Amino acid sequence: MESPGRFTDPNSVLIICGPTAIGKTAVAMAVQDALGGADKVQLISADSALIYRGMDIGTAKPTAAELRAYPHKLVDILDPRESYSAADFVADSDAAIQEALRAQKKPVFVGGTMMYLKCLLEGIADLPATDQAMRQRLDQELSQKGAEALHAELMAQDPQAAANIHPNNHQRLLRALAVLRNTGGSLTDHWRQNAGGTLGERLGVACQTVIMMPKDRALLHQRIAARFTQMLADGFLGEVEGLMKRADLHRNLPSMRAVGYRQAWGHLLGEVDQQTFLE
RNA sequence: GGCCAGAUAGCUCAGUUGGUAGAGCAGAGGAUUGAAAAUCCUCGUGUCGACAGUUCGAUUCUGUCUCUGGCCA
Repeated sequence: MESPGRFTDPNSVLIICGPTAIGKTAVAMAVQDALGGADKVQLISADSALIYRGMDIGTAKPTAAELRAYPHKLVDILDPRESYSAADFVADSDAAIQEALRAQKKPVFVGGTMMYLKCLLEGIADLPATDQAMRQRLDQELSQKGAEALHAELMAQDPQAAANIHPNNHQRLLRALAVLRNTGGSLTDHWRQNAGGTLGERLGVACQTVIMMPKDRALLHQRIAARFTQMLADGFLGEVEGLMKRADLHRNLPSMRAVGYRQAWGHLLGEVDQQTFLE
């Protein structure tokens, strides 16, 4: 990396992103040190799994000691039973950036959830949040009428969105229909009328992005495998067992669908044998 | 040494009552506006273990062999 000098503009945000296990956390900690420590830098996590409390081992969350020395915003902010979204991330990030700038700290994002970062930079439309009751009703309709019927309904009212959503993509199909029914307006119209605005437009700050890329993909895969072995040694399965025992958690929650957790859940139920799980 | 079961895609397997084969996973490419490490779409020629026999035709039936697993000595 070049000298940190070029990253010292006080009114701009730094983003460090890249694939799993490439060493983002280490770089973030080095950046905090290089820029003057925790008084000058505010680290902000951009990771959809690190937000959950009690999901530490499988998410490769920085250790408690690391988090004390290098405090991160947006880590351990939700219980696994709760849902989070790209829009929540943008709102929380905007608040964190403003708070950091007021305290004369440089906001530094670290994380691999690219959609979060994309929405942070480019903005996300102002739309109603997911309505769980509506979502359940649509789920029922889906199993009764089938995806083709619902897709036809969407096609009739929001042809542009329908053209972009394959009938098999239930997740996005139901979201588009939910917005339609809750607001009476189409997703497409909302995007046009309530575009969120870019980071610069919202907060008036500039942004620099560091994308970490592996020199050698095979090496990265080795690192991922080594990291997974370490997770098992650290008690990953025990962590998942503890989560499974909680009556208010189930395997279809967004938190439990995170990589590793979903597979571990299946394995612990005996659906997936040892070998398959390890792969 | 004897008996039994296997040998098919990178992996786990299905299948062909004989007409040269297809699923899941992995991999590659693509889409993506409140679940994003998510969700979805597209992509499969592989001496069907080897050699012989039967047959118009064998991956499929028969025989021998090789290897793997199990049981019996």
